[in-house]
Amino acid sequence: MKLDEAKEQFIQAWGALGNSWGINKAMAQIQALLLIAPEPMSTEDIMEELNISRGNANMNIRALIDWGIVHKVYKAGERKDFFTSEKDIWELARQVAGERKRRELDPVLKMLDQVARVEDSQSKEVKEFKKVTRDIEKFGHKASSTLDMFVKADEHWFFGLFTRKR
Amino acid sequence: MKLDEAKEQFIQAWGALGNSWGINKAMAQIQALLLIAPEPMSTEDIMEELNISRGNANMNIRALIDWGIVHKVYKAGERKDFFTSEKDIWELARQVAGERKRRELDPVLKMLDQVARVEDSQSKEVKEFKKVTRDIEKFGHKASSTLDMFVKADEHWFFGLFTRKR
DNA sequence: TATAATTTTCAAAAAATTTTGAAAGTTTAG
DNA sequence: CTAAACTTTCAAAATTTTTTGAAAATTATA
Repeated sequence: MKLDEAKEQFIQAWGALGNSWGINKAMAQIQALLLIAPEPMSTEDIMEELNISRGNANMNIRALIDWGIVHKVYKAGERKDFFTSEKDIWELARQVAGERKRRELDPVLKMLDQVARVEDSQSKEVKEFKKVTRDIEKFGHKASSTLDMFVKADEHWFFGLFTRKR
Repeated sequence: MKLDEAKEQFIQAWGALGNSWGINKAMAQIQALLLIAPEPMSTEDIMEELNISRGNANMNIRALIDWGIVHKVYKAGERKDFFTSEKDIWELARQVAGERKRRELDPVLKMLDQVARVEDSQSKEVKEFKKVTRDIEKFGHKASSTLDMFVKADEHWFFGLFTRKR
């Protein structure tokens, strides 16, 4: 297999994966491209490789920077901005996990705390509602602290947990 | 807070959450609704509560059944189909984790195996490509077996891992 | 078997999301 | 300061996804 073909396949698949995780295709593809690029790339390089417009490239690069997984790089003697991706996959996973927790799990926990204030009643409806939301809240808190651990932990220790004999 | 208001908030939030995980709003909302419903609901009940069309309700109910988190229930003396959601949050999480692994992680691992066959070369490009894809593959395999464990494990044991003193 | 109830399908419409590209804004070099 | 290089913005266009609703298919009842 030729490099170009392999690259193409990798970038395509990464885009599709992003898609099923609520991340837009261009954003995922830019990240994939930067991941396998041995040198930082400029916006123009990215536009060309992925055949996307300047606006699109610019917006999604910024989103990736927002996520903390792509960084601006200063290149001596160059006026343009260059970008690289975080290359350490473990670090990448931690960053993404931390951001998603903050953006998604935390708000849900807040919502659950809110709806816990539903007025008490003997009705089956209220009882079931309270039961389920309380269960989700409990689960959510456990997931939250597990994620905090994941985000702070070291890869070896973390995955070690699951392979250790017991 | 009144039940209706709390329900509304819960269903809304669940829909939004689904959205950022690549699950369409109606699907997530139907699941939310069934989750807090004390009794199985018919397609019509669901259509009415969520203000969605019959086709929409039908398709998304089937998708949820496909995911293994909603079940058809037979109700004596009734001709219609009724549906319930899996109510055990841990079980729900396991089911979803297992499905997503199968649908998303496994294909990515297959793709990585494919692109590993890129022809060797001394070029920086090929070296970086191989390095990154190999790293992702390694990480992916660890994640895969961790997920297998999660899917088979018991809640208490699993979360216990993270709170135990060490 | 005929018919009424219910579910499924799917083309078309609506809605949501993504992308474009050109104009406006900003920064840097001379 | 001026002009060129570069980045950002955002309304409009394109694309993708979701939803609708009515017809077709299926299933159960009498």
